[in-house]
Amino acid sequence: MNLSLPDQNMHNSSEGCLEDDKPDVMLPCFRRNMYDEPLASYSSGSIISQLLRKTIHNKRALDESHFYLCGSTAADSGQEDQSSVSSKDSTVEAASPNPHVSTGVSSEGEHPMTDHLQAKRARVENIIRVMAGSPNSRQHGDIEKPDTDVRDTREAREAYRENKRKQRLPQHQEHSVSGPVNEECHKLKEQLHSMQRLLRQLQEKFLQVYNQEDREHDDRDEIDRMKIVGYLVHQRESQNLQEALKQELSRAVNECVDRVFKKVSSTGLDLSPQQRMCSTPEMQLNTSGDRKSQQGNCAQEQLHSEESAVKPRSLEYYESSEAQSPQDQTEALSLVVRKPAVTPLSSVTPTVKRPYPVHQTPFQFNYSTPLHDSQILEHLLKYGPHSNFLPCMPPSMDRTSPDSVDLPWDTIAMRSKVTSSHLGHHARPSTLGPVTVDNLCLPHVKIECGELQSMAERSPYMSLNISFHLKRSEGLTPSHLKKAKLMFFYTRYPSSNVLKTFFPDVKFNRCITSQLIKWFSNFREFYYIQMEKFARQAIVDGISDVKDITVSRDSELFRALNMHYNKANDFHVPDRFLEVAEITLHEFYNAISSAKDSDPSWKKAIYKVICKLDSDVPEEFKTSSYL
DNA sequence: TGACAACCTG
DNA sequence: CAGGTTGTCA
Repeated sequence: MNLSLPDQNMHNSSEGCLEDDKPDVMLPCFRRNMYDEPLASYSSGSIISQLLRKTIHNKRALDESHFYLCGSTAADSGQEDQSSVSSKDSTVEAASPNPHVSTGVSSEGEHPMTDHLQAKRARVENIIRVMAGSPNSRQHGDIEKPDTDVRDTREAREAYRENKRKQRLPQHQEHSVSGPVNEECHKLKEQLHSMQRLLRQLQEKFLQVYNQEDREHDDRDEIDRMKIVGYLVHQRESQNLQEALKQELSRAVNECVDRVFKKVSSTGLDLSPQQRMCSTPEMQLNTSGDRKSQQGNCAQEQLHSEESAVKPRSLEYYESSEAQSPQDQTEALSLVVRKPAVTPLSSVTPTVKRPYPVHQTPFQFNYSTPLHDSQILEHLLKYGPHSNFLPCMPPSMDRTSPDSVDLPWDTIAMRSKVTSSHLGHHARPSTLGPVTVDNLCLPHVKIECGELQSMAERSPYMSLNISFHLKRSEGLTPSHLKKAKLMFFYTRYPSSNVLKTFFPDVKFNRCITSQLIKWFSNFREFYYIQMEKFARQAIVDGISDVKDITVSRDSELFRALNMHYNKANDFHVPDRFLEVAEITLHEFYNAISSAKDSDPSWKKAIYKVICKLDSDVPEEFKTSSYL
């Protein structure tokens, strides 16, 4: 037996070997030989044989790595990787264990192993030929020819032999049938199972071997380290094998599925890809939402109305949770979703040009259908729980009637009289992006609900940048901003107490409070700027009587305000706001008409009037799930 | 002097 | 919309 390795990387010192405890250095065979090379590189016909070969090879390498860890190093396996038969043979035969390490093992097994290996090799070659049934099989057999891992223990060898027996039997049977893809898929599955069994048994055997050696050898420290290294090797190898098998199985299954679908498609069930993906009820629900979203702002306006139909259960759920555990679940679902801007600009542009659509596309929802949790979840994921807008809708709304959803928008009755320069910029396609995103309203918030996240991950249609935060918000989100804007329709000067009351899901601190106050300050700023602008415009237009100035939902002033505070146009602005706006406009008109605007602080008197016109914010705004 | 609101700016 | 500044007021 040639104790010299072809490669000179062999460590003569076991200590030196063990210092090379980095896997990449120590076990290049696993890195290069086993499964690191892509399976796709194999021809489909030889995949199974390749897998098997590698499994066998792997096993042998494991044995070698166990016993030759110090002596048979990178070069050894590296040469094997070159599929050089001669060098392989010489390598394996030359690869002698470091006597220090393999004491009592190699000497015991050398001669008996010869016969055993002959038999085993014959069996393996036979397996491969039969399984692969390809011209490559002989080559594979040649590659495996130097199967000379004779340094195994008896136990390991027996285990290996038995495992191969178990593995072989069904394979012969399987390959006697050359069936269609599903059969091949089935075979692959069985092979996978058998290989996994083999792996488990190997693992057990190795542990037994290591334990046995642990008792036999005096150099306890050395052996312990060997055991650890070997175990790590085995772990890595197992993972590689598992990954390879999973990949292969997955690929085979995918092929089967593809073929089945092709057949299905060819037989008349010609589903579009999206339909295939959305074949479940909740997915259909989602699809309708997607379709609406593709219709642009128009559809966006419906979404919130839709939500109200779904909301009752989800809202109730979250509210009850909050009541039961106010500390842990104040959290009551401040949920926001940002949908990717998948809609082509061209498909949305028409609706952008008409920011206040009169007619809405009927809902696709069937409101009377009981919703499963997954549906609710999906709905929440998709649209967010904005359905508290429902209380703001006219009470006559019949949510079960698809047509009735038009009602709130008809009440707004904002015909598109886009002639004003004030609205002109909204009609520009360039504003589409922000408008669309803002309608979606939705921030990225870290997912903090693992279960929901995992659910979302399982559904490709739910993994659209889904964001949750079910805990009390540490900061203000765009949803909070939207809510604040809607609150502005009721209160222009909210007190901090009001803010705290109506933002229960916000963890208030000085910063948060200031930010909220700042928001309303900004709202007021815009509000008063608009008032002054329209008041001056009225004067320029020659309006002499303040009574001729009114603010209705058709007014351009209202449109401008609505676009600012209710951009999605999904909220029914209370009539009181129109009254307040009209009063404010009158104040400005009167002040400007009487030249009070020459006074630097002429607006203060107006502010003093307007601040008294606040009305109560509806109770519905209090719930944190309003967002 | 701190709080608040308006104002200015980017 | 946010940051900074200014003015007012208790």
